[in-house]
Amino acid sequence: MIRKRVTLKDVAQAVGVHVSTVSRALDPRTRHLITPEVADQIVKASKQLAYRQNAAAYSLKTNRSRTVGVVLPDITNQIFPPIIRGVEDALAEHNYVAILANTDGNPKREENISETLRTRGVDGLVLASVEREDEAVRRLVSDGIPIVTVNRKVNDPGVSSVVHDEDEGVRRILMHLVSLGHSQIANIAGPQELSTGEERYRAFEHHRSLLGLDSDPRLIAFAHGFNETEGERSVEELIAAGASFTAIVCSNDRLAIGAIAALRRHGISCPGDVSVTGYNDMPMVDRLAPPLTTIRIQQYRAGFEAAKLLYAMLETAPDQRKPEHIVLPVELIVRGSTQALSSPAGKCREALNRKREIE
Amino acid sequence: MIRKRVTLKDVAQAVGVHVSTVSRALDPRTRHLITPEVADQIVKASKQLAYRQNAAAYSLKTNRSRTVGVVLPDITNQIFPPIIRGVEDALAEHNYVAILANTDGNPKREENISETLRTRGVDGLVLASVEREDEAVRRLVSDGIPIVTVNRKVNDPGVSSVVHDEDEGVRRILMHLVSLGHSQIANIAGPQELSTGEERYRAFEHHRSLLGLDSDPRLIAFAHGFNETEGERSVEELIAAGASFTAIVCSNDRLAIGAIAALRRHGISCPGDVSVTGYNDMPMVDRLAPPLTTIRIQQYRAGFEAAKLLYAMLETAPDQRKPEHIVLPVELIVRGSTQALSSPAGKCREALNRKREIE
DNA sequence: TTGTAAGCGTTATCAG
DNA sequence: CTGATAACGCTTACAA
Repeated sequence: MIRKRVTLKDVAQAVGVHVSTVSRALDPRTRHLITPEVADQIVKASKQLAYRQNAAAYSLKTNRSRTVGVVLPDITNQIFPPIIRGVEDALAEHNYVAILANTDGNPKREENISETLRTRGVDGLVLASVEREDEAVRRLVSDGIPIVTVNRKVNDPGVSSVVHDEDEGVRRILMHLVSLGHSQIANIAGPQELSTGEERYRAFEHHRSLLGLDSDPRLIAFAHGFNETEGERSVEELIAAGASFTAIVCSNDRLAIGAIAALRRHGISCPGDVSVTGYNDMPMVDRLAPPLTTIRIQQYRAGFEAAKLLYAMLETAPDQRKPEHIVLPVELIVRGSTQALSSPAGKCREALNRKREIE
Repeated sequence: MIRKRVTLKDVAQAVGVHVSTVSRALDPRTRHLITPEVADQIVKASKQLAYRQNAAAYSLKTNRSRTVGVVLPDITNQIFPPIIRGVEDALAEHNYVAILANTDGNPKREENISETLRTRGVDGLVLASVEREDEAVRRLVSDGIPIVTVNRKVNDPGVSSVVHDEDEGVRRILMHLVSLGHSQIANIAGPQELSTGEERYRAFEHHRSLLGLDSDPRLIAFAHGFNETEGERSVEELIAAGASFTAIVCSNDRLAIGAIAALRRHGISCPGDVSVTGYNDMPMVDRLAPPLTTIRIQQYRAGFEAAKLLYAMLETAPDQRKPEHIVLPVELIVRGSTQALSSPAGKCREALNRKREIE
């Protein structure tokens, strides 16, 4: 038998006061209006009756749902769960909950999603799926919905964001490779519509020239997605281009995994012949063969900070909200996929060329 | 400028009818009560004004939130995201959304979670975090909340579930190992409070005796969690016990990964000296060294079916709800972590090749 | 076929 | 400090 939920009215009746008194006594922000003894009685009674506020009624009245939407490309992609976890943990502190939605990068799905979330009356949005120029975000912003992007950002600085220090990450990777004696370094860049792809590529170019490394357009391949297949394809492109290299900097781990597989198929070993680096430090990449040298980013913290930022916005009057941008530090994780260039730098190049002739 | 949301009243005014007419025209189930032309007009106007139902008002009135809670141990654990995805996709078809909550296996957190979900007025629950004897579930059931467990189940058959065919999975693994010539097969069993751990263990014992394999208690180790560390510890236990074995059946992939690492530390190679099998076919286990032989389970589908089941319950009057139990088929994935027992003869190897072709 | 009106459980305004 | 009352937007008997 499903007992009807207890309401303010029930508590009021039990204590012998009016509903509105109960409402005030139970809200920390208005409790001071009530005589302490009465308030205590009310609190006690509400506990005893197991009173729980009706979220729908609260929402209807206050026009706040204490719900935020979290939109991401695909929860199945390993880098997102920690973000979500961070978001939820931060929200939980304020009695907010999250509704998830996956876009799959599909615009039609994205349309549905905003529709659903709007109907649900989410108070704000955490977006992990944005492109640098994002029409959907523009619409949402112009509708006045509080937004924070996480992991990525849009070009418009008016939209708050929490991202990782891409420039520093790429710089550390290049420093690491250079310290191992590498100078012919290729780059598999990520999709340039995404801020991560673009910023990592830009950082690569920047620090490469700062370090005085070979600059050859044949050493750059652009992946059209952050996945293994594109990593493989990009290596093919690099090899076909014909410039020799002893290391490849990949814009994320999955590209690196694909790259290593493709190299192997060509009889080129990693790290023996070519060092390869990833980015993100996904789960399990420490157990691959070879374990991946990569940049560790703080996904959980990014999610947490993003939610904190969003909550702060929600607590601020719409007309005095200011965008904020947080950049989280990153860490270089050196593992087995990078190794020192075996003494004379030309030796490896020869090995590579030999391999190529054999095919 | 945040424009106030369009309500039924606005649409009614635009068309020149009463709110209730609009309400009826917009609900497929009552549309037939309205003159087609009027209905069309209303639909058109509502589209044009971008009317969206106020979820809070709907909930308050109908006492249905079109929201379900999804409770799991930790979204960061790789086997859960596909489940969630399945749940959300199935729910989306009916305009339901999911609220996620992570227990971390922590009872205090679990308490908070039920509290939050109850307050939110979820219509039902998908539970991926249950133990075989679960106090929390009992409470929820006795409160009359519709529940479906996924991936795991509780002992009480009154609670609906969607699980994988553990018995068949273990059977296939054992058949596979036997066909490779193994007869001394150890087992790293999972936590016995969880249905997965218990069923896989039971299946192992059952099929082992059916196949006439060595039965030695020293060939069994119980892990206290489904993780790599416990896999390592269990191998130590197995080795310390002193019975010799040529294969280890692990209750899931993470245990297997830990087991292989521990074996390696002892100078025992996999699959050269000992074959190891996993369970679940987590992402990336095909790229480990060695790639893991394992059982593939249908996590997405499990989530999808669980949500379908739950939705069906929600559409059924409380007094005529019947528990349902779905068991999904599994698949053996043979990779590099298992190999034919080399010692006696090449005979064994031939058998293996035949077998591989068959599968 | 459509309109009327009540009421879901809260919060907020205004008296007292 | 507390009570009465209205209103949030919607669904749904019931009336017309």
